[in-house]
Amino acid sequence: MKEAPERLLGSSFLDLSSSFRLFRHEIRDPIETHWHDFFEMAFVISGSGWHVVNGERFRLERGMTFLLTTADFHEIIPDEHSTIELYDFIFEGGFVRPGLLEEVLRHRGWLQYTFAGEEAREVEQAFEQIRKETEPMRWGSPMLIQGCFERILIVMARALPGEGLNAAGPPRNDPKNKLHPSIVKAVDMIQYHFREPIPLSTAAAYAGLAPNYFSECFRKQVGIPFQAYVNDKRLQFSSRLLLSSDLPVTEIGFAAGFGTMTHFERLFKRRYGCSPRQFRKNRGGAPV
DNA sequence: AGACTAGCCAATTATGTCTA
DNA sequence: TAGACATAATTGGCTAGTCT
Repeated sequence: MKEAPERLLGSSFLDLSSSFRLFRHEIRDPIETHWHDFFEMAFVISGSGWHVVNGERFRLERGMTFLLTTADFHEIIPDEHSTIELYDFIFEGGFVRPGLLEEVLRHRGWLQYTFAGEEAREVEQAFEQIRKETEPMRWGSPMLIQGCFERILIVMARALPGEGLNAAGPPRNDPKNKLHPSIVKAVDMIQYHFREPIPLSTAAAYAGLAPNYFSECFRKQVGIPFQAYVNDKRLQFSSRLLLSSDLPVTEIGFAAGFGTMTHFERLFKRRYGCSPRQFRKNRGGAPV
């Protein structure tokens, strides 16, 4: 049986003592498509290039700030002769106060915004303050850093056009508004952890319901059974990765959270009507 | 070598009923 | 609303073999 591919795990980048870490990177060569088991926010200080997130290509320049979840994959390509300098803040979901990430990310899986002028300077200063607090860490540093980071998060969420983040709460059209709060908690958890094994019992405990009752509520409110929902997330992730990378099918299957290739291919064929390789060959279209 | 298929079987999950 | 239980359906792991 094949081994699961190596991924960027939080355990290898985060200290045992803290749930966050700040890097200041200088990127001269392309960083190939990759994904993480932690959240990541980056702020571009200088340089230019391209940022490819989940297959979508964006111009990367000073002020560009992005927040990625464990469900996203990305690639950074500096322009020729350009060095991209950026602050890279990685953290575990529990680092910020409960509900904040879910609220900020509610409208789409990840966020991106380019700050300009004075705003960009303010965000850069906030990252600079975080850097000062980490070198060295002192008493109270984690709390100050958390505050600093949450401020950046909120400023960024407010700056996004038409996202509807305001004191009145989430927008009316959000399908999750119709769901029971317990089910919303489980849906949020699945959103960021579908690449890991999630037994029904774990999701039910997360939602605070008995497993059989949770199963019933989930299916009634979401419209499809729990396992079908998790598999759907995994298939979406794998199909995007198939079309936007050259990674082997095997690696993509494991990366999406499937335990075996057999199972991945079986579900994939059922959903898309062709094998993963055919899907890639046909660029997502119907097989010929 | 990597991708894919098929069959078998155990584990997990969905579902329904009863009860508190 | 939720626990206990029984049963049916589905999922997922394993193996072996073929195809590209």
